[in-house]
Amino acid sequence: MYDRLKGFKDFYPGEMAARREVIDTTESVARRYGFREIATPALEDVGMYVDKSGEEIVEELYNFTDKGGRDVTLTPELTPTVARMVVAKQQALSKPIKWFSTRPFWRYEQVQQGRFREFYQTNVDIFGSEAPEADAEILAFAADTLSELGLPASEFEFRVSHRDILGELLRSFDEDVDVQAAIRAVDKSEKVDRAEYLGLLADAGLSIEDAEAFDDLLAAGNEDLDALLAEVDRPTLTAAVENLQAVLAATEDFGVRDHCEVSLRTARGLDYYTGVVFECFDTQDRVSRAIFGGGRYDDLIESFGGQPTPAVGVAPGVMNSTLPLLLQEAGVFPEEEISTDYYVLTVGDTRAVASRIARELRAAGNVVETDVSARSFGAQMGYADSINAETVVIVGEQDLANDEVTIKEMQSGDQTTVPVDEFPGDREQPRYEDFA
RNA sequence: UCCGGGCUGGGGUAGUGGUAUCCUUCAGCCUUGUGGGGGCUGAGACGCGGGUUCAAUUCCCGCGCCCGGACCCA
Repeated sequence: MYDRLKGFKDFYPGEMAARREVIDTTESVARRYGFREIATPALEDVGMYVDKSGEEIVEELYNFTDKGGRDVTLTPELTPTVARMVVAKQQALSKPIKWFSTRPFWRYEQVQQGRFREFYQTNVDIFGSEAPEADAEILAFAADTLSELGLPASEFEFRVSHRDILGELLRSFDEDVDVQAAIRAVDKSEKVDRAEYLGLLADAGLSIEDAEAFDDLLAAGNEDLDALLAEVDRPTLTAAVENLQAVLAATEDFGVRDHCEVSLRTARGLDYYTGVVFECFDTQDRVSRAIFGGGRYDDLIESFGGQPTPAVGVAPGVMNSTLPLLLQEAGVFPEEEISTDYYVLTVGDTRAVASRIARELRAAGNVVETDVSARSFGAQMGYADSINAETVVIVGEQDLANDEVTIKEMQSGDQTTVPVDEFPGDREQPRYEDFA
C-alpha cells in the first residue's frame, strides 16, 4: 500500500463529478465570451521562470535535469508559457488574443487551506488590448462565472486596485522609493498590524510621516478616486486614476460593477503587474484567503522578446483551491455524487436482449450500466441503488416469456411492464411515467 | 523552514503495558425476480522507525502524513 505524496490529492468519482461541474461551468462561461481553449506542456525550461522571477524561484519548483541534460521543471503557472506562445506566433495571431485553459500546476510549497502542491486553475487571458474594456471583460467573465456557479452576488466581491496609482502616489512622496517593496507592504497591510505596515513602508524608503500620509491617501481614494487628484498633481497619476475609472465604467455597462469595490490596499504580491489588479474575496469571511486574483501585465510579452503587447488575465482555481472551498461554505457546491440514467438488470440468460437495450439507450446519449459480474437479482438492485440509477430496466426470463421487460423508477419504487419490442423504441430517455 | 492540534479496519469510534469494542462500509449467502428493511458468514485497523520492557497500539524519542497558521505566493 502506497501513500500519496504530500500536497497531492486523489479525486474519487463522486468528488470528481462535483468538480467536473465547476470546471464545465467555468469553461462554458469562458467559451461564451469567445475565449478559445489552448493546451500547454507540463514541462518547461526552468530558465523561463528563473529569468522572470529570479533564482529563488527554484526553491518552489518541481525541477530536475532530464536525460538530455536539460534543466526542466513542472510548470508552476501558465503565464510564462502563454507569453512564450504569443511571442512565437505574434505576427500570425489576430488581436485581441483571447485564450483559456484548465490544467494542473505544481509548486513545491507548504500545504495550507486551499493550497496544494498540485493545483488546478482555469487561466483566462486577453493579449493585445490596452483598452479598459479588456480589463472589464476579464472582471465580467469572473463575476459571471461565480454567479453561474450559484454564488449569490452579496457573497463575493472583487477588490480592485491599480498598480500605477500606488506607484505614482509613492513617487509623489519620494522619487527614489522602492516601489516594489512598498507595494509588497501594501499587499500585507490587511494581515499585519499598523505599526508593522508603516515600518515596511519605511523600509521601502518612506518616512513614517509620509507612510501615514500615503496610507491616508489610499483610504481617501477608496472613498473617492477624484480626491486623489485634488491632493496630488501628477499627470501619470491622473492617467492611472482615469484608467481605473474607465475600467469601472465599463464594468457598469457589462453588468458587473456592483461586484467591484475600489480597494487601493489590494496590491497583489507579484512584480509583473502593471495596471488594474484585483482579488476576489468572500464577503462573509468564511474563507480568509483571496479566492483568486488577476490583473494587467503589459510588460511581460516584451520582456519575453515579443513586440510590446498589453495583457490582462485572471486565474480562478478549480478542483482543490479556495474557490471550491467558498462554494462549499456557501452551500452551492455541486452534489458529490455520481449519477446513472439506466441500470439494465439481467435475470437468467437474457444477455442478448439486455445488451440490445443498453446499446440503444447509450446511443441516445444516456449513462447506462448493466451486469458485468454475473450477480444475483438482489445484488444487482443493490448496485443499481449504489450508483444512483434513476431507472432500472429488468430484463428477466419470466417477463421475456411474455415479450415484456419491467421498467422500475428507483426513487418511488413504481414499476410497470412494457413490450420488449417497444423499448426503448424512438424514445431518447424513456421513463416509468411514459408507460404507467 | 517555523508554530499549534491530530493519527485505532474504507469511514466513524471504544479501549488497553499482555494485539482491540461497537456502528457503518464492502463481499457472499438466506433469496435466478426486487435496492434504499432483516438475519447469517466473511473481509478489513493500532502511520513508520528506534528506545524502555518479559511484553508497546498504550510510555519515551525521531520521522512521516493530515488539519490549521506563519513565511512565501509566480
